[in-house]
Amino acid sequence: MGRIDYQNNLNQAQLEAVFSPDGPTLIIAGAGSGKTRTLVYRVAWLVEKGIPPERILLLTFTRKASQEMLHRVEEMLNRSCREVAGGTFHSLAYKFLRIYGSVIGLKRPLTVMDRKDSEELVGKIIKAKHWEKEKDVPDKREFLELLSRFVNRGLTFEEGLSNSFFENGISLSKLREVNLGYETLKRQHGLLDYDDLLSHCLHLFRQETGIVRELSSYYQYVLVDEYQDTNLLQAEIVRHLARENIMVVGDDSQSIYGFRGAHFKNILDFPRQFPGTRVIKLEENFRSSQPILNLANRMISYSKERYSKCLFSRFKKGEPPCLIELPYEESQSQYVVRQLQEFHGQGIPWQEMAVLFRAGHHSFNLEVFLQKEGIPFKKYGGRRFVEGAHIKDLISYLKVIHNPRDVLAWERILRLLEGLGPKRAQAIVERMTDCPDWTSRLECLTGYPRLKSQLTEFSALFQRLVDQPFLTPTQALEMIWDYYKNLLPGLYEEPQRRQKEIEEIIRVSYNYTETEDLLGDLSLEVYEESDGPEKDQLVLSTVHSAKGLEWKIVFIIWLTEGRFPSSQSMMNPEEMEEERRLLYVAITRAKERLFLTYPESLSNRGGGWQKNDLCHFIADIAEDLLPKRGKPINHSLQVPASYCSPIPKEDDEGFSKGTKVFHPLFGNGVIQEPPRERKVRVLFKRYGSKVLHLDYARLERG
DNA sequence: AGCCCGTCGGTTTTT
DNA sequence: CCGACGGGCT
Repeated sequence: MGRIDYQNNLNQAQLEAVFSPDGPTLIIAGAGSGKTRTLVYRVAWLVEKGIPPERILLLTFTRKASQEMLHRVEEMLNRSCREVAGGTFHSLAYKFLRIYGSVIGLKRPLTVMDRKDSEELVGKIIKAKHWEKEKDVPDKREFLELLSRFVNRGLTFEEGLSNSFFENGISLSKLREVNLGYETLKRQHGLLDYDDLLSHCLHLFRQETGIVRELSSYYQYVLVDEYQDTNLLQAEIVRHLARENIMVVGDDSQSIYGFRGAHFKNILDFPRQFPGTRVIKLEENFRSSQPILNLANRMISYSKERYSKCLFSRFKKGEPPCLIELPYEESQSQYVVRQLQEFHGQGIPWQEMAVLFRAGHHSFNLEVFLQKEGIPFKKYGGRRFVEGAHIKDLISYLKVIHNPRDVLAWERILRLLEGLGPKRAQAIVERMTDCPDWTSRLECLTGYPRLKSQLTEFSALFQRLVDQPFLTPTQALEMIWDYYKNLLPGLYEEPQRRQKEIEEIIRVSYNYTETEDLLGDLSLEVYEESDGPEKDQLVLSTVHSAKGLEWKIVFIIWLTEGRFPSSQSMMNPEEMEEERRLLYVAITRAKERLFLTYPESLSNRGGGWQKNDLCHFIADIAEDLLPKRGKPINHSLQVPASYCSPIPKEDDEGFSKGTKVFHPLFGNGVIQEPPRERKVRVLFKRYGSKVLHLDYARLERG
């Protein structure tokens, strides 16, 4: 065999994985242990062995990840492997549903809704029932969260309901009605939410054993990356698709998608579901220096349910990570910027450095500072650009052509016409549902005097789009853009930025011949503005989006109780454990230098200041691993007069037992015990009982 | 009644 | 930075 030098590029454990004989294999791969490398060589080896690439299925977390892997395989083999089947569970499920969906009663065309679309749909149901203000009905976000929890744990709605506790008098019957409405609307209009992709695919597999047999004999090898983040549904999909040649790779310490039904126990259950599983552990870390790993190991060792594993590094020496306390958010931003500039001055490219944080909005302040200093950066996580209002507008025209039953898309584009708001748009769409053709659909728009002048252009657009039966997605988008560009400036701010993004979408569309493929990928794959190829940019990222990536120098900001770990997790020990793993993921992204920062004070909405506590995962760690550096050298931030630290309150006035209060982090609560030594006990609706210091925690009467 | 526009408040994490 | 909300307008 081989043009490929396996022996010199892989260590013993990796070789064992790559050459693993047929049959189920579980690879427990610690952070930075070369798991991607191992998968790449495995695929290369399979292809070299003569397996047709299209019969290898590679399930990854993002399509980007799978494309990167395949690119490396291609370089090694010097041949194209583009035919390797791959992508995410959701995109694969969508593909199967498009082919076989009719078997389980799904009528094509099918449209995938993003989170916002789903919310809008649920919102319509709640509004139609006039339940917006009802106390016993959860709002659309809460409802969808609940539903998603059920689905991703493999429960029916009823099973989910009976397994949940509802404290504050939620009406189960109303909940059922909302769910019924949601299901009905989705079915009527050919709409699927993210969870439907998985659950319907599973439904198909359970029911149609013939199809499963066909598929599973087609895919000779199935490989799954990041297996610790799959949930029960995804695991079952894998079980249907894979005969025995299945290899899954994962790390229980990096399981960070519990909110999506993933549980790190799934990975430990794998050997039970596939008897005869070979287990291979990759523990040698090729990424980080030993001091950074020491911190990661120590931090995760406090984990309650740990699957024993201890990373050791090839690189014994290195700078220890540092912890830096700063007075305010602004000083934190300034500190990070200064350090970045310093390293960049030493010749480190921007793209070798990253700033990580728990939630998308935690970097807003830093972004302002970076902009001011002219440091180029690219942000991952947080709002995606396909979610921008202008992109959604543009895509909605395409959606309507593709699926005229798509009420959401129809209403969206109708609302762009002057004189049409939610009410009239909905009425028009309702009349349109029974229309057999485009002429009659457009006729539903007559009878609104204010539309007169706009209608000619609007109708003309659809005439053009519909008349030519074989438009490519790009041609269609260009016609739409030709129409929409007249509206854009009047709709939103920064039209020139939005125009650039629209042009980006049109560029993306060149790669597609089928509208359905384009629409599917736009909602199922991560697209980012590619502002110029290979640009040297600093990376800002949520920890979730940083998974699998690495940088020479990493900053983790906002390490305060309430931000990281998130205050949302404080009530639930399991979620708190996940926050710890999340921090573990963040720390193990760093190769050479790691900086942990947090601002000591946080402004709150009363205009005062509140003291932040250091993230307790870090506070628990001994100083020899983590020298705490004092205030940063030479920080010359101009501090406004109001920055003078905590303003003591004059008295305990108003905070007697039973008083309703508001806290910027914990929300609404009630005083349980009146203040003693300036400390007060408060029972919060969402976070339970907490003791707060009146001088720091700016409680307000609520 | 329904639409438009300005203001204010509040944000986990992802497919 | 988006979405909910309220006041004035058609």
